[in-house]
Amino acid sequence: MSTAPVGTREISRHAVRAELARVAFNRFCLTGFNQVTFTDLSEAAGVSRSTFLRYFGTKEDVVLFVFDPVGDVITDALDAERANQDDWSRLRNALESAVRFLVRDVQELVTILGLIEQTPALCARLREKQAEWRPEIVARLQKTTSTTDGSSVIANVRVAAALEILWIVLGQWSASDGQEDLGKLLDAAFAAFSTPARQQTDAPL
Amino acid sequence: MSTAPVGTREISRHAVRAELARVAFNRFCLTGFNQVTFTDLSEAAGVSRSTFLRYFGTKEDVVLFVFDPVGDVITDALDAERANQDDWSRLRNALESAVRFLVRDVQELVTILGLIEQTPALCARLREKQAEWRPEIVARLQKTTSTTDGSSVIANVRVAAALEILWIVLGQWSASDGQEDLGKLLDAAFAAFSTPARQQTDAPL
DNA sequence: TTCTAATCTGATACTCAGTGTCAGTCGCGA
DNA sequence: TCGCGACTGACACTGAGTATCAGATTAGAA
Repeated sequence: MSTAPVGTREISRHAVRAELARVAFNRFCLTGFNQVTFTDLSEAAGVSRSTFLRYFGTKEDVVLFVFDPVGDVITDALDAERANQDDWSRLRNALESAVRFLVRDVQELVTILGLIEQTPALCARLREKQAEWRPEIVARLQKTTSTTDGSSVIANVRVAAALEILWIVLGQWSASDGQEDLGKLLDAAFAAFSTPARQQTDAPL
Repeated sequence: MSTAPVGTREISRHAVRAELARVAFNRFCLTGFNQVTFTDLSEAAGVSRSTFLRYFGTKEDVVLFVFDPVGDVITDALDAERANQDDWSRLRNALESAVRFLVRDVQELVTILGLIEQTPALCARLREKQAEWRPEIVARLQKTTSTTDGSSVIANVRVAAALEILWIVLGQWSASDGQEDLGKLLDAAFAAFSTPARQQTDAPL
């Protein structure tokens, strides 16, 4: 799919990256993202500053690289869907794949989301990634109907809305310390588009 | 409302800011955002680098400060709406106020949007601003119903979706060089939530 | 096993964004 | 005219991110 490290070099690189990120993550949680410098990180990890910077282009990526595959996860899931479903259902299920991919260690994800939430720079970078995913997702959503005309406003809006839901739901979920059911949260969020829009009836969960 | 410069000091500051931004904007369009440094800008504007930096905290703000009032414009418009309309209509009309506020000089806005689009750093910062507006907008949207319970997922999703529409529509509009009708574009975009979601029927404009 | 080429590493130097300080200047009201 | 507050430019500093280079390491073929 996305990260298939073939060759010993790739494996090694992958492992080192993970270890560096692990060490760095502790520092970030301890001291705060902005307070920690690359020099701190490299010393803590026992490598030179140059080397650390070679593994992560930016400080934000040290935290956010775990989200990189999400775009592919969503597009793949969208393909796997039975195409005769409506757009919202397909997107909802694709999002469920995404959260399933992300929730491997509940506590870790909750911590990461907390760190992101209280660090504007991380929020910004995450939204950049999200924006990068969008075009491909839009293409897959439209693939069934062969109308690939340039101005697919509707599909773009739906995908953008769905991606917003992803973060809103994850935020809500991490606020509950990972207690709430992500499937139900997704349903509740997507209800924003099916519920009559007069009085917001905020699904009685 | 938001920017009401009272006192000579404020007026002066406001004017200087506008002039510096004007000079800088030309440079950005000419050479590209990332290629221009604060030193370039200050020399072009005939002030010291220190002074330039005092007017704009970051390079992004030199371009994006014009969007600052948009949050207030939207919340105010939301209040002015007849509250017995449904959420989507209120949001659509609030967004129309926002675009009306932004479109003073068509050519200038088109240029600015072009610059933003091809500069990831500007996109990111703009999305940050957008995220800052959201809580207040959600509060205003919910004000009618007194249910201000903490987890207003539905309202959050709707506002987030509406804000996404704002940029999608502006992008579409600037791609047409400001030719297309913004009101119709807004309608077409909001149709994503009312049109049956099976086959995307991308409003035949 | 040995050789070679590609890669990884640490060191160093560099540009630029952004922060902070300080002394001098200017505008404005008393 | 004086004095206060704000504005300015100069300077120094930290930290992110880029680029380069010589030496160590390792994969993989001979």
